[in-house]
Amino acid sequence: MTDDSLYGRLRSAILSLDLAPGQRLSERGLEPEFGASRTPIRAALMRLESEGLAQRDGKNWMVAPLNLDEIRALYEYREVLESATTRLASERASREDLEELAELASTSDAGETPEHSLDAGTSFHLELARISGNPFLEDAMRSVLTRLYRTRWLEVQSAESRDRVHAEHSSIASALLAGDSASAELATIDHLRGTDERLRQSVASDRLRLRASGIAVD
Amino acid sequence: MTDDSLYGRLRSAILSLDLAPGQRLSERGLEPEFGASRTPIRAALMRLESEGLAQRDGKNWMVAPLNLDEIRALYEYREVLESATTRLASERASREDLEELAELASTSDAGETPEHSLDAGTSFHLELARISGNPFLEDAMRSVLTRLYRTRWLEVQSAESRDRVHAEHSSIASALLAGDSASAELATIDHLRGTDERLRQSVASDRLRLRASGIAVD
DNA sequence: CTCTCGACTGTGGTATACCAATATGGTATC
DNA sequence: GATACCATATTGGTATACCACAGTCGAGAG
Repeated sequence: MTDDSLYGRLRSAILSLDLAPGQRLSERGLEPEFGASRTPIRAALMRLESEGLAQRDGKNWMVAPLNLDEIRALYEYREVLESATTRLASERASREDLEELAELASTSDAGETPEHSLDAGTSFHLELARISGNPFLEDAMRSVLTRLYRTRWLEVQSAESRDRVHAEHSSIASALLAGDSASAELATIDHLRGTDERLRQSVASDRLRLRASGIAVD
Repeated sequence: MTDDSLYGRLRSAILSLDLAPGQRLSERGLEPEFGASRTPIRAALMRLESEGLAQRDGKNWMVAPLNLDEIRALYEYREVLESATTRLASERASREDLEELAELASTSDAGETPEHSLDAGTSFHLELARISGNPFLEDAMRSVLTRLYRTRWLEVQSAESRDRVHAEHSSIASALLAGDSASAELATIDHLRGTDERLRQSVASDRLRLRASGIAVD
């Protein structure tokens, strides 16, 4: 799962908040920290930029900041993608696909750590996208989940939220297993709207504490 | 409109088929042709890879080939994006936005060249995405239009196709101006399905001729 | 004539030197 | 003391040298 390439290590550092949102990055400054020279560092930064994890501020690099407007737009976008994904998955998925999806839904056990819950949720939504049969939907979902990763981490801090996510994933998987496309689509939309709401409340309420940790939220 | 950066020139060369789909590219081989050294060439190739215009074949670079399965998946993906885009645009667009959109629709005049028709169509769909108010939908539409550019070029060769595209764009704009969201969404879906069908017929019927020109279609 | 093996050419990957532009900080002047 | 200006350090952008690897072509052995 862990990617020990320079790109993977930089990505992990950003997603784990080791590199704070909004933090300025210099290519030469990253050389000693990651033990690589500017050429591969630049390549990794360019790739991270295309994924929305790094940005340019003029000519300088920075870790992509957290932005409430962007989160809202991402959830709207995700609802477009994922409702269609659920519908297509219902039309196309094999029995085995759906059983694996149900297993992934049950794996996101509430007793686990926030990290496990987050990764399990990521796997669930990516598998759902995969069985939709459209690789562009899958790529778009992967991109959205990546962009939302750092904020989703906030939401999944409370055991109550993890329980709710778990139950909602199970509802989606059950509806798909029952062949009820409409219910599955509605369950997906409910899940996203609930998650969005809980998440943005977390961000808003934690904003001051976050800022105290050096994490700016626009 | 033209981008004289190295990236822009490489992109144009691919989209205009000066660099044939499937053609192998070597970083050093591009140096004399584009008058730049490997470093910026590599950067441009990596960016084009993230946009789906260049690919890697093992360690080697190649111009992204044309692939009928991919075209089908792209149109399915695009229908997901653009039906939602139309709905959101109908909810949010100002009167000025919609009038500009209608103007763009009428600009795609049937008497123009294929290139003009294609660029006008691109502008229409990008403007529609812009007034949806969601930057991620807009970026995704831009990406889809870029990936489909070379194949759309085939479809727009006949004046008859250009007429039809023009009429369909006008229908969408009219429905939006009338505030009829449902009709606009249906007109968008009709437009895409018709375009998809005409396009894939063009590709299929031209496949042999294309191959004779060195353009492989999988 | 065929097959195998080796030298060679070309590939991308990386490190690094150099350049121009810009931000910075200290100093001198008002 | 404030401000303007200049030296300097740091930045990203680019060109290039070197490396390891792979694919190819040719020569030599069977």
